[in-house]
Amino acid sequence: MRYFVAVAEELHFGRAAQRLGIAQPPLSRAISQLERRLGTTLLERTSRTVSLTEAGSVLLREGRAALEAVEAAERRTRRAALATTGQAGVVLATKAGASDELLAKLLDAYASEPGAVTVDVLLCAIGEQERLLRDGRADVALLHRPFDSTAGFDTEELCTEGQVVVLPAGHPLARRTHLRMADVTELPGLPMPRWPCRDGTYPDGPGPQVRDHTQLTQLIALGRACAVLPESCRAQLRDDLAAVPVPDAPAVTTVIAWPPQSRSRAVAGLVRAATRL
Amino acid sequence: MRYFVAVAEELHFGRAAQRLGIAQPPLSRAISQLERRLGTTLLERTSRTVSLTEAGSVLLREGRAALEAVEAAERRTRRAALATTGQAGVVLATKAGASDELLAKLLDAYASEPGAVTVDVLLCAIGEQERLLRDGRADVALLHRPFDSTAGFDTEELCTEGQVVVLPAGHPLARRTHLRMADVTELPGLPMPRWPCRDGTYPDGPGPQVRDHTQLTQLIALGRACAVLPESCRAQLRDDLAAVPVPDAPAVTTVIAWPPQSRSRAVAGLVRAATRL
DNA sequence: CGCGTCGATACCGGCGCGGTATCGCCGCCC
DNA sequence: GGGCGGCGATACCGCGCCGGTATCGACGCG
Repeated sequence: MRYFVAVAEELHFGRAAQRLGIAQPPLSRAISQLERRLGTTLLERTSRTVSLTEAGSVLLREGRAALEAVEAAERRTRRAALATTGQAGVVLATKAGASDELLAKLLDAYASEPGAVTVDVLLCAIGEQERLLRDGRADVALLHRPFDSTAGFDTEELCTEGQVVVLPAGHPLARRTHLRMADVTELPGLPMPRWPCRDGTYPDGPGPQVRDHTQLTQLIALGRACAVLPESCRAQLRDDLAAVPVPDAPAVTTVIAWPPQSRSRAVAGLVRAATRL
Repeated sequence: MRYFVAVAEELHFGRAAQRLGIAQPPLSRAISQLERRLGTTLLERTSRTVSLTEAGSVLLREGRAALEAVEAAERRTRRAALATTGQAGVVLATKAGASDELLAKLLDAYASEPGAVTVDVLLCAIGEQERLLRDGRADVALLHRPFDSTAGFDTEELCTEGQVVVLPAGHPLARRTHLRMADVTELPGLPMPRWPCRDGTYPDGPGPQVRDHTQLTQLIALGRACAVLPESCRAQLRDDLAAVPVPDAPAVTTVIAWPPQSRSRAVAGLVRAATRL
């Protein structure tokens, strides 16, 4: 399975073999065996190019999920072992620089519960939380719909908030009481930045590429970009930035999410504390 | 992993080995290897009894999920291969005898979409749909909250309905305009039946054991039980049965559910058709 | 106290995985 | 157009791991 995913991602037997740390011939054979076992061709190969069949792309998607599931199983077991010896607590993943006060309140509320264990907070780059949660490096995460996908997790809604546009403090529009999306998407000289896609590449477009909130606020302060963000970001706004409400931007819901199988005592406690906020 | 799950379920190396079709010594060795690889003891064994450690029960839960994920990957790939040759469509799982009219409308609506493929409907026993969906035998399912767990699936709500109590037509309470839960939970001679748990065993209690709606309606008609069911069951009620609304019973929501990774064209089409109903 | 049960250990054989060597195909470039 | 180079497939070999049988050690029970 690991072999197939590697080949399907590289679309090149040689490179895939290298990545897997094996030689190319065993890899060819393994793929043929897999194809024979499933009774289908998964890869269409000419001697110059390799491409996925329909069945192959299904297996790529499902196989990735399966691999993540076994990794998660191993990791969570290891951590459960540490937890019994008291050497580890529960890992919470959250976006760096988002939902700060909510997070603080949550940690406070949970810490005051009886039987609370230590919570290791993992600050993530954009879109990283889902993977951490899926592959067992994190036990629970704070996600923001509709930006993050909650597919495959159990979730509980925590709060919903409107969005604001963040501008350099001196910008002419910064004194307005509110703006519409149409006003801010095409600001001359202040393009919206581009966030990385799930595969790490950036979409085409005019804006600068950013990876986290620090980069973003810096760019805005420099007058090179603007951004539409959840209201709660105002609490941590530098004083050279200004925020103006954008009523017609989609509302952002912060949810607490956890993998459906792993409702441990610690995760259940965190969720309970979160819903009581 | 399969080996560990077998031992953890049997709590007996000999029986587990038999179930796996191998001898006992290789099984012992495999488990020890797994424990060494994870750096933890998973099973506490005296020479008379085997029991799970904390880490072991985590691995049992997560390992089952992982095994189901790889089974699902294989099955879905095989079916994707068949689908390209036009030999198979999409499989929809639903509870036998529930949501009949909704199902009919859904199938009609989807069939009239352009590019619709054939839908194989799989009528399931209680609680079976989740497993079918998880292990790849089904692509999409109709579930009923709060009875079925939607953990780990993407869902879309279709409709919510109240519940009614189903009684023999001649029963004194059958003429009432409504009843409360308190009125029907302890009816003399008409106990609520017992449904199987996820592991196939039945909880202790007074009522008869039932596995599907046919058994249930037969028992009610015989005057040996009563049941609280969603309103929509009235449409298919035999005329020797009567239904009385129970306003304080929890509302039942019918949802369409699918595995988060597998948003194929066909599944997406069904979901779209469902939400338009 | 001996017997039966159960998991662990010891040892052996065969299959499968991974390695090297080589072939066949085909696009590219001189 | 022909030689070259890159790439996947095939052939063949050796070793490690898995699964088997035989046996041991622990322990509950009559």
